[in-house]
Amino acid sequence: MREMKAKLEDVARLAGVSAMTVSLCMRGDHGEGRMSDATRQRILDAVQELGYKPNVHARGLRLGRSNVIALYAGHGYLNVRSAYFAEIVSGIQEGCHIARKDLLLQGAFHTAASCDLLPELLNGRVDGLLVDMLPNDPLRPRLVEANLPAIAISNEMEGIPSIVVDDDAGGEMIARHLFEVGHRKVAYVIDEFEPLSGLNRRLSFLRVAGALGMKTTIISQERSDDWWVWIDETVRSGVTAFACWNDAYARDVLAHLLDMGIDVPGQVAVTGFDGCPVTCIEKYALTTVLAPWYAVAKTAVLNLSARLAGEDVPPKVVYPVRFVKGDTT
Amino acid sequence: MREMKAKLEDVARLAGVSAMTVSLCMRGDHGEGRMSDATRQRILDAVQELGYKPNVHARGLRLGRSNVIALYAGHGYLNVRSAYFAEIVSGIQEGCHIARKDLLLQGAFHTAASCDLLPELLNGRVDGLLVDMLPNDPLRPRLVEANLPAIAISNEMEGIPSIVVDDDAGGEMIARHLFEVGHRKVAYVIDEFEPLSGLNRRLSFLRVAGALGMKTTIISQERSDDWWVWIDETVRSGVTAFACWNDAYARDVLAHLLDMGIDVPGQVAVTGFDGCPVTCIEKYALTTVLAPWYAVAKTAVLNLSARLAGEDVPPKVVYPVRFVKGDTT
DNA sequence: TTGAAAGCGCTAACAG
DNA sequence: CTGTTAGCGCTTTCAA
Repeated sequence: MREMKAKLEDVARLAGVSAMTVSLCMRGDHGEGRMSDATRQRILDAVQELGYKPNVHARGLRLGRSNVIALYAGHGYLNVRSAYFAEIVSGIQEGCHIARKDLLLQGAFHTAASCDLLPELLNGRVDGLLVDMLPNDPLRPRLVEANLPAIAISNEMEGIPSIVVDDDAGGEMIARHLFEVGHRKVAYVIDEFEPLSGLNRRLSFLRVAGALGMKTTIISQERSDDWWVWIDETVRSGVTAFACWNDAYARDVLAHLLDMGIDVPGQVAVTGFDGCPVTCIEKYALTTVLAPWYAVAKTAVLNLSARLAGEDVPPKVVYPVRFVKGDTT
Repeated sequence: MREMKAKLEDVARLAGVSAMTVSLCMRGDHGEGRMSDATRQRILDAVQELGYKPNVHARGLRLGRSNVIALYAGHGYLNVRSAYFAEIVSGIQEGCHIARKDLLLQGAFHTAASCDLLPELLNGRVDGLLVDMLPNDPLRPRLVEANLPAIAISNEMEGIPSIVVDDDAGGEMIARHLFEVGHRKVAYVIDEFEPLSGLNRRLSFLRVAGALGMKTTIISQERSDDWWVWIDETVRSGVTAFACWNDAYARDVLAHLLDMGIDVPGQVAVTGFDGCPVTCIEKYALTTVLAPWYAVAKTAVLNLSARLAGEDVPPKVVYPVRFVKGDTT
């Protein structure tokens, strides 16, 4: 730095008061009712002139908090290229803006095994955590035990206040719709690792589909599998619709079906779940369930902020979803 | 916290050494050559047992650095919903992973006027900054003067080492292509606020188009303008191609053209610039210029990291681009 | 090879 | 209404 950063003492000297008076004045309330207006104004002027900002490390060390939160995405790492995470991160940004927090995207999250992660989180850098993870993530019990304030996003977590969407209703909407447009034999496509939200969607789907007399199969695939093969086999087996646990899978299935020359939705239908806006002109608008991820994430930040302030937050918030008919059914 | 966080002293006590020996051992080199192997092992065991992690604020206060960097997106705020920023942020994540840095998405960036921003950045929270901004951003001179280490992304900045793509070559590729497929009267669509990258693409495009004898108009539009009106007028005026400064604009133009029942590329062609992967099946693959934004961002982090380590970095790195023929020309 | 002591910049408690 | 004092947890001289 060319010019050394101003510190509390510099401001104090310029304003002709002691350091602690300045400190008082720098708090949220500007030391309301604890100093004369004239003094406050003199201090604020000095702050302005010197471009003074309290050093976050000194403050953090003293106060034991940082006003920084982080997002832990359990499955894989946080991939903002996915429409889902783009919505989540956008919502978090909005929440951080309102709650005056900063969001840290930790390099450590890319690499560390979950078991090494907790100490990394307790080093004072973050005050709290948003988590979006699988039910059996080893971090969960440790988080609860360590008492690090956390809010679960999208997937309910035992012992952690959660913000989710109505996966049950969504699963049911898809099942009913497919039944209504005439499908009687459908495949439900899930990820190799099924988050709780996925499980809820699936169980609800299967329950309703079963009650309506539809035949169902479950297909659990890795992204690396040979999709052409299993999609082909499934279609041959008489399945006329692929209900996918999320939009990303639905779009992959759709792409392969089109590639194989199968008419959508004439021969085979496809549905998803998420409804995140996309930035391009789609060939086929997906029939899906629109979930308000932006609001979910924003609320998660606000609730985390409330927890950090010592307030109580509801253990579970459920946002409604909406069925969206597209061109794929 | 149920159990108070372990501190240096606790580890020292358990290992039967003094705090400073532990401190030495916690550095990158584990205090190589400054203590016996037995001592080091005892300390590392104690660290393991207590789950000790150095407090970042104490360390930051003492050392004057945080190993955290931030991204400042000058035009508007950082919107990860856009394919461009998704690529940039992904690249930054990768870079942070390699360089062992964390990325902070500052709440302050949403709100603060540029002029209030600099103090916010000098409060010790971040060691350095990646900037992607307009040439006349008021933050630029202040950044240079304050000597806060920074690297410019995508848009070259005077006095700041920059990582950019070959906008000139890209502009030329588009012009040549449009000429080759028969267009003689084209519109170049730019943003109301033109970043340097946009300017370079445009000037290069106009130069080459002019040399080839094409007639050109420049259209500068706000997102809020009535696109139907100006697109309609432009088409009526005999323009047969819209060359857009980036893909987002190109997709907007394309959507409106299709909406107006105009055949693309039969009647009118559209081109973009960026080539970011999209997550859906596009109706029309865009003819565009593919720029390696992921690599740009990753390199930016690595160079910033090098600067922070006191190394010299090249003042300007230019990544090549590649022309991609799509369905819109 | 190890220890003792000072201090990074700030704030909370307590005096005045 | 304002000042004094102590200490947050760490690293870094300097001394042993």
